[in-house]
Amino acid sequence: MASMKGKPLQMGFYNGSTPDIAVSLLGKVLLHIVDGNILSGRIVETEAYLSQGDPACHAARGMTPRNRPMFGPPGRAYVYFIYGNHFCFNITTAPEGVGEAVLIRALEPVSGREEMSARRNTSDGRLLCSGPGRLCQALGIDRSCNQADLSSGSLLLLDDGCIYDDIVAVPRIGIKTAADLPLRFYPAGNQFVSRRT
DNA sequence: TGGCAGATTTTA
DNA sequence: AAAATCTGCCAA
Repeated sequence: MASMKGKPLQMGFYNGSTPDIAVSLLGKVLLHIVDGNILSGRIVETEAYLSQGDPACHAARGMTPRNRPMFGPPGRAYVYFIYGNHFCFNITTAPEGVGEAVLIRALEPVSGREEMSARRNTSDGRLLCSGPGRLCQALGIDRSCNQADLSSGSLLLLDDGCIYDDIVAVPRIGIKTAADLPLRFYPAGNQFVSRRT
C-alpha cells in the first residue's frame, strides 16, 4: 500500500558520524503500526547527541539503567519519559559500547492523520508532530517501544527516496550545557519544525 | 510573546 | 531533593 512505500533502513545506514546520520535521517519516514492503523511522518528535525565533548548527552556520565539503549547497537529506539508528561524518541547510533543517539524533534504527517489528530486532540497539522513529545503522542510511541529494532517490526524507519537539500545546522533546544554546538538540523524553511528560531 | 503549572522519572 | 533533550494555557 502506498502509505508503506519505502525500504527499511539497514545497518549500513548507521556507518557515519552521528551528526552526519542526523542529517541523513531528514526526509526518512518514521512509521508505527498500532491496532492495525498505520501512523507515519517524514522526519524534518533532528538533534545529535555525542559521546565526546557533549555534556548535554544523556550518556555523558556513563551508562545508567535509563540510557543503556544508547550504548547498544545502532538503529534501535531509545525512548524515555521526561518532565512528568512526555516521551522522547531517539535513534541509537555509533557502535555497541559508544553512547550516542539522534533525537527526533519533528515530523511532517504522512499517513494516519485522522488517528493522529484524535490522539493529539487537535486537527492543526502543525501541532500534530512538531515537537519531540508531540510526535510520540501522535504515533503512539511509549516505553514499550524502547530498544525496538527499527529495521523490522511495527516501528520502522523507511527510505522512500526523499532528499532535502539546504539543511540548516543550529544549536539544540532545551539544553543548558554545550548550548552552542550546532547539532540541530532541519531543512531550511520547513514549516513543520518545532521552532524556527 | 512570555511566563508558568503540570506530573513523573531518574540521578545525585 | 533537584533536574529533566516538554507542552498547553493564559495573560499582556
